[in-house]
Amino acid sequence: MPTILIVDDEEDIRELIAVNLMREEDYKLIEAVTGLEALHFARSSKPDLIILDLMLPEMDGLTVYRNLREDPRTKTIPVIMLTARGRLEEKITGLELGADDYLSKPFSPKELMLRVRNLLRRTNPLQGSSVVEIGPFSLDKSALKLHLDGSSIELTATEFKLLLLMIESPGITQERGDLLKRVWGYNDLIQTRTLDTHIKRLREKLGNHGNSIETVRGVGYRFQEA
Amino acid sequence: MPTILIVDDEEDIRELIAVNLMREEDYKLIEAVTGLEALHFARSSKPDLIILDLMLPEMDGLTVYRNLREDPRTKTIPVIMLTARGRLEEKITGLELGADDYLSKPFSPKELMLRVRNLLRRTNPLQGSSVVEIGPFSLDKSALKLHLDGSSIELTATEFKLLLLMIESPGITQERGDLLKRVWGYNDLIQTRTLDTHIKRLREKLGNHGNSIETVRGVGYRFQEA
DNA sequence: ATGCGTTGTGACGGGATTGTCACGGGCTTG
DNA sequence: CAAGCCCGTGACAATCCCGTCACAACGCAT
Repeated sequence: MPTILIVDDEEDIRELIAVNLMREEDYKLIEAVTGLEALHFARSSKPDLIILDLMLPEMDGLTVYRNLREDPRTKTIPVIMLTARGRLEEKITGLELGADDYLSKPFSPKELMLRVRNLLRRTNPLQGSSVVEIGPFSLDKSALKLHLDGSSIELTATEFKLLLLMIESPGITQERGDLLKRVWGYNDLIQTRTLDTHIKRLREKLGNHGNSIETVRGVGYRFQEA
Repeated sequence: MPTILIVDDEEDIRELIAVNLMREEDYKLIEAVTGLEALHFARSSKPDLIILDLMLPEMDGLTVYRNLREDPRTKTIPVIMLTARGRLEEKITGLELGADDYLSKPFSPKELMLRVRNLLRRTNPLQGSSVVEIGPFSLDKSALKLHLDGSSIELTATEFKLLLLMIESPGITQERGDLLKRVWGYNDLIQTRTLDTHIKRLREKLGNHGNSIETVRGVGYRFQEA
């Protein structure tokens, strides 16, 4: 589970970010208010990502950033910086952003999530053993590829997530609601054909193994080697 | 029989929840109005699940939640939190949800039931063995399939529920009223041929084992290996 | 700006599932 | 034996649920 450190003195913003992060996946969140706290947590908890507001009391956000970059323990942690629109944007673009990114307030939750996922994926491509094998199926987490019958099949991020969830519990029916929650972050029971569509696309890509994804009518789907 | 603690100061809500819970299965319900009561019951009765409204008089729901999490006796009990739409949603997602869940008011009974079942199933693996075996009968709860005489028979959700109920208590006569209540949620004794029809369909699918479902005239049905 | 790959959405249709009803026959009681 | 009561059965219609498709929105790279 990726750990994310949020640094902002405004509680509203911290909450807003937390909401949108938790809606998507399971992250462990750490919150810091001041720059000193931020540096402390960054060093002790070694988060996978830092979201840093540049408007901080006492210690300026840019200073925090530079400190992070100088310390070998935190040097490689990607940072998303939050700035007020137009104000500090220029200064940031002047920096060598490297693996980092920035976002102008007010930002849309969607935008934020995209960047979070991008950065985490870019720097943290493999979590755990990166290959899952079940029968003739071989899922490569780092390449988002599926090896099957000697050929290599490319899957999109969503397709991969969906297939992985089912394939990790072979023979067990995953309920529609659970899948929607775990793949898409939908917490509410919404009426959508999204899941069906992706199942269809998956089955197509699986070719003659498509029937390994069984429909359990009224409940959900289930992976079972045919 | 799972025990559920409902914490809400509004009687309407408590009743709504109770009705919908009882409609589905047998739960033991405990109701609490204040946060202190909630903590008391949670510690003394050790419920399997707590449904907690966050809008409580005197002690805030979140405070109750934190207290629950701090006490080792109640630390592992899953909690479903109820919030007013939009109001406190953010604060909740900020918490480490763990095995918990939340629901925004107004909520649909369906949604609530889904979550209750999910949480109970997830944390109460007593249902773990998803296969029930009686003689030549083998019921796969996950796939809604029945294995019998080497062949696999597909059952619909209703058929499965009905057969499972009878097969779990072999030799015991299930009264019509009970079956109607537990499978269909009918609380009233209504005059319907629905039950008979489904029994017929089940017998058909059981083939030459169809007579394992015996009719107890004037009372109900009974599963008994022929 | 443009094009491409990915993703979500809504409409639509078909098939599976389910409840209801009418009817008939067997069982039970008197 | 006759009258009820109860159940089995088949047909039917309504509904639910899923698969499919075309399309729009979006991000991303060129």
